[in-house]
Amino acid sequence: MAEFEIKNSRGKFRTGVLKTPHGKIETPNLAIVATNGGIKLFDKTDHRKAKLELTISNTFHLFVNKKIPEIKKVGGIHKWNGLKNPIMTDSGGFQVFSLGWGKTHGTGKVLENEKLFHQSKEVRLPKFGKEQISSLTLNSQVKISENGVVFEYSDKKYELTPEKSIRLQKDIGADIIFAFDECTSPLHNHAYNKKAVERTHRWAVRCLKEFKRAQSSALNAQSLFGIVQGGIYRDLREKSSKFIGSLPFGGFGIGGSFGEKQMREVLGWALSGLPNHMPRHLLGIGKLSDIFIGVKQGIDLFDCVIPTREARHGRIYVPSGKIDIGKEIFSKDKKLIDKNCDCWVCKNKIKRCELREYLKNDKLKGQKLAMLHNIEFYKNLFAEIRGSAGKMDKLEKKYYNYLKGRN
RNA sequence: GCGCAGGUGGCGGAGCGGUCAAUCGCAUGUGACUGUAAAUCACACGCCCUAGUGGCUACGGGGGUUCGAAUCCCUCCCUGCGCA
Repeated sequence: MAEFEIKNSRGKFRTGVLKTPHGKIETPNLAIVATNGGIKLFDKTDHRKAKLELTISNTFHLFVNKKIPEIKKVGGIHKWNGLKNPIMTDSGGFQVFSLGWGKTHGTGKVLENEKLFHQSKEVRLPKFGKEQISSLTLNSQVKISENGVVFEYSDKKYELTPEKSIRLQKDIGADIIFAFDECTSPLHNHAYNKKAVERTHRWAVRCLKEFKRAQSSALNAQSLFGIVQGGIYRDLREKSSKFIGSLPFGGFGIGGSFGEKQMREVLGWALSGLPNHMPRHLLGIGKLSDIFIGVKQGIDLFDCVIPTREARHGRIYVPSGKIDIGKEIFSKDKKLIDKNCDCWVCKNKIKRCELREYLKNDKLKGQKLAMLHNIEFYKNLFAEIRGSAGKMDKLEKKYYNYLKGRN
C-alpha cells in the first residue's frame, strides 16, 4: 500500500509525500488525464518531453477498447505504455454519470448556476419550464442496479460491477486504483443522492473485499482509494465521509457533483469523517479557483482534463490569465508563450504566433505543443502551492485573473 | 478581333423565375470545456435599429421582360482558356 507522509501543515493545508511502487508523489499534486493509457495524441517522445509526475487512466475506456488483456499480458500498464511515473486508474464510476445522467441532464459534474433549479421527484429541474424537461429523454446509455452498471456503448453492452472493476484494475496494475462508485448528477435531488450514496457504500465494501481477495504478490503494492459521495447535501456527505473513512482504504477520493459556489462547504463536509493522515484526492477537479479551495481544505491530489483538453481547444494557460491562442491578435504576437515557463515549447523559443500557426495549419503538432505547455503550467502551479506552505496570498495575487473567474 | 467559359457576401463556392440577405466550406468574432461521449462544441457573421414572421441596400454596370429576376433577354465593362 502506498505510504503517505505529511511533511508540513498549516491549518487544513498540508504538503506531503505519497510513496508508490513507481516513485514518490509530492503533494499537493495533480494527475494528468491519460484515459487510454497515454495522454491523447502523445507519442513516446511527447510523454518524455512532458516529464510527467502522475497520470490517471480509465478502466472503462481501457475495458471497452479491449486493451486490458494486452496490458495484463505484458505485466501491467507501466510496461505497456512505457511511462515511469506513478499511475492511477479511475474505476469507471465517472462514466456511470457522464454516459448516463450526464447525457440525460445535459450537464457536467460542476453546475454553474444553482439558482436555476428547483427540487422535484428525482432531479432538480431547470426552472424555465417543463417543455425543457421532456427533452431529458432516455438517451442515457447506462442502467444502474444494485449489482452494478450495464453500459450500452457503441451498440454493445458492457457490464461493470464493483468486483469486476477491481479485477480489471488489478489487471491494469496501476499504483493507485479507485473503488467503483456512482457519480451522481448535480441535478439529482436529495432523495436520489441518498439512494445512490448508500449503494455506493455497499459497493465500496464489495470493492474492498474483492481487492483483498487473491491479491497477487506482484500487485501487493497497489493502493485502493475509497470514494465519498453525497452530492451537495451536508448530511449525505458527512455520513458518506464517516462511513467510507472508517473502511480500510489506502486513501480517499472525493467524488460526485458540486455547484460551483458550494465547493468549499461541500468539501468540508466530505472531508469531515476521513482520517487526517490518509491521502485525499479530489476527483476530476481542476479549475484554478477550485484547486485553491481544495488545497486549503486539505486536498492532496487532484486530476483533471482541463490542462490537456483546453490546450487542444487552443486555450493556453499563463499566470496572467488564459489566452485563446486561436484569436487573430496572436497572429502577430512574437512573444514567447510565457518567458518564465520551463516547458519544452517555451524552452525551444516557440512564439505565440508560431503556436497559433501550428494550431491552424498543423493541428496535431500545435495541439501537442499546447498540451506540453499547459501540463507544465499545472506542474509549476502545484510546485508553487507546495512551496507556499499554505501561505497562499502571493499565489492568489499572481493568479488573480483565474481566481476572480476572469479571462 | 473571333469562339467558348465565367463575374454572387472578407475569401472559396452553391443557387439558375417566387419560400433568397441567399445552402455549404474557410476566415473572423463571442462563449463553453472540472474522475475525456470532447484533436471538440454552441452562437454570431450585408447595413440600420425600438432586435422583430422589423426597415434598408444587395448577386460586375446599365437597360428590359414579368405580378415577381441572383436566376430570362439586350448592352457595356472585366477575367480565364482556345483560335487568330
